[in-house]
Order: sequence, then structure tokens, then C-alpha cells
Amino acid sequence: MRYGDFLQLVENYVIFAKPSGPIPSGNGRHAIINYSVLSEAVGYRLRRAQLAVFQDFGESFAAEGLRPADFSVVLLIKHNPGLKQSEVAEALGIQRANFVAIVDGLERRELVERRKSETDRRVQALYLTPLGEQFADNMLTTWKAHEDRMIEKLGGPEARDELIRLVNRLTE
Amino acid sequence: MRYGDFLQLVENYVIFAKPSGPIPSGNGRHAIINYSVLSEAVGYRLRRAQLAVFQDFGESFAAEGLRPADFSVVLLIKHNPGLKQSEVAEALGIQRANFVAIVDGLERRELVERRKSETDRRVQALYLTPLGEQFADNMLTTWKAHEDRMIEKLGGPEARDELIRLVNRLTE
DNA sequence: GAAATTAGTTATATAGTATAACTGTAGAGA
DNA sequence: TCTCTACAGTTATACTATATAACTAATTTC
Repeated sequence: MRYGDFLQLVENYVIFAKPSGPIPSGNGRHAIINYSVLSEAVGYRLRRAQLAVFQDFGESFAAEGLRPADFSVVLLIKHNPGLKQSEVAEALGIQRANFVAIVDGLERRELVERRKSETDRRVQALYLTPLGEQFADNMLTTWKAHEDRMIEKLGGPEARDELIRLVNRLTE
Repeated sequence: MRYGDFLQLVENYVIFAKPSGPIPSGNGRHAIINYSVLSEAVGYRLRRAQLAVFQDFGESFAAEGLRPADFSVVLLIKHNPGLKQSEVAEALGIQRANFVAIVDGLERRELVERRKSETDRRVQALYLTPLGEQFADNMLTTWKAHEDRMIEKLGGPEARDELIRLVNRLTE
């Protein structure tokens, strides 16, 4: 600790109550901070955890330039070929207006194809291209490695299952 | 189901494998969708759950116009008066450049006060104003109601603790 | 005393998300 | 059939969150 830091500490009469265990706190030397209820606040801890997982996801897919939303879209189309744009969008909680750009991107990369329905010419049915199918397979391999890292951090598949079981209750 | 919908269903030869249980799916009648690994993907489920919790948080604090970040900042300053801006920012994982506007907002509402340190005139030490202290108390009451709803959804305090224990492993 | 570091700020870019309005198409009812 | 309504997709737009670089002023290091 530098002299100025010490002086400020004294100056401020900072009182630290129950330091509340190891909280994600950079990696240098830092002020000991009382997080109060934040330590156990569901929203806050959930948010921090989600960011950490998405961070790993982003690094995993940096080469492919694939965002979480893209991943989900490709996966859903692979397993539900022919769904309408709006159905995929709604299933993923994406507004259909914002979904247009996502499909545009995947179509530009020739992973996904829009096909106008013969029976309802308003509808764009979504399909993977052959390249998209191949991409999906590779994508799932990369994803598996990412997911395995997360499972390991959690302490194994049972811990993962328990986590999923719990968070699902928040969306039901 | 309308006639056109039925025709499209047939047209597409959609095959739905293992419907994978109740997934958040709007409230009307919808296509049955195979979510594949998304159902158990840590990142995806975590993200959806976090959004749901923040949704409730936002509704709880709509009147106060308080965002999650504001809440965290006020709480941290309340329990650690005199911390430097950069310390609060780092503790919350907010970049100090973006943190300026947050403190500006709280200062404009006269909840938080910047005080230039006597010992290091670069430093802005943060304190709650008397109004801020009062606001923090009310804020915590509102927050408690929100948090209790989340705990109830999870199935009780033990479930909440288990969830926190699990998600903390992802940020360590 | 000069150089490097730090705290805060400003400006700016990008990504994600939300809303309204529009086009083209389909369905429902007189 | 004609008209009204609803729907799918799109465009434009705005707002929020987040990320980066560059700057000023103050401090520390050598």
C-alpha cells in the first residue's frame, strides 16, 4: 500500500463489515469492499456469472465470429428445419425486427437459407444450407469444449443439472 | 390452427425430436420446437434467467427510475463510504469511463456526492448524501420484495443459497 | 527534475434491444 | 366478391450498455 492510499483510508474512516467471502475482484491488490446484500442477490450474481460464461463463449468462437444468438439460431434451424422466421425469433426471445439482421448475416455467410413458403407467401421458412449443416457440426464440437469447461467449473454434470434445474424456475 | 399453417407444416416435413420439457414459450399456441442442447446449455439458460430477474427488477424500480447498476453503486457507497470512483467501478465490473455517467446521474439526483480527496487531488471519493442514505433505505425495502419473489420462484432460501453457490463457481 | 503512472474525464464506436410504421399477403365476415 | 382485419417480414430509428483511445491533472518513481 502506498502512503497516499493509507492516508486516504484514514481520512475516510472506512469501516468494513463482514467481508463476505471471495468475490470476483480483479487480480491486483485492492480495497476490501463490503458488498452487502449484493453477495447473495440473485440478479447480480446471475448477471456476473452469465457474463463470465459468455466471455468464454466469445473466446471459443472468436475465429468463427459467431455470437451466442447466431449459435442458437443455427442450432434451432438445424433441429427444426422449415420453421418460420417469427417462430425461431420468438422461441429465442428475439424481436422479429431485430431477427432480420441476424438471418441476413447467416444468409450472407451462406449458412442459412430463406425459402418463401408456397402456401403462404408472407412466410420465410428457414433452412440450413449444406455448408450450414457442416458448420453446425463443427460449431457443436467447439461448443462442447466450451460447455465442458463450464461444467468443470461448476463441479461436474450433476452440479450443472442442478444449476439448470434452479435457473429454469426463474423463467417459468 | 389455420389451414395455411397446417399446409406449411406438411410442406416442411418438420420432425420434432424429444420436446425437452417446458421451455419459456410465450403464451399463445406455438410450434413445438426442439431446442436441442440449448435446453441444458449453461450460458443460454443463465442468460434467459438473468433477463427474467432483471425484468422483475426493472418493474420493481420503474417508479424510482433505478437501473441495476445504480442500485449496486448506491449500495456499495452506502457500505463503503469514501471509496474512490475507480474502486467502486472495478468492484462492479464497470469500466471507469462508463462509470462517470452513472455517478453524474446519481449526483444530479443528489443521492451521491463526489468529494475531492485532500491527500490526492486526482481522487474523487464517493459518499451518500443524507437524501441518498434515506433513498438507500427505501431502495432496500423495494429490493427485498423483489428478491423475495425470486427466492419464492426458486423454491425457498436454501434453493437460493444453492444457486448462488453454483453460479459463484463460474466467476472464480 | 524528467519520465512514467494514476484518476477521472471526454469523445466515439459498436452491439443489443425496443418501438413504430410500412409492404405485401392472407383470412374472416358482410 | 368486397372490405376489414390480422399477420410476416422489413425498414428506420432510438436508446442502452459496453468498449477503446486520447486527453488533463496530479502523483510517484527514478
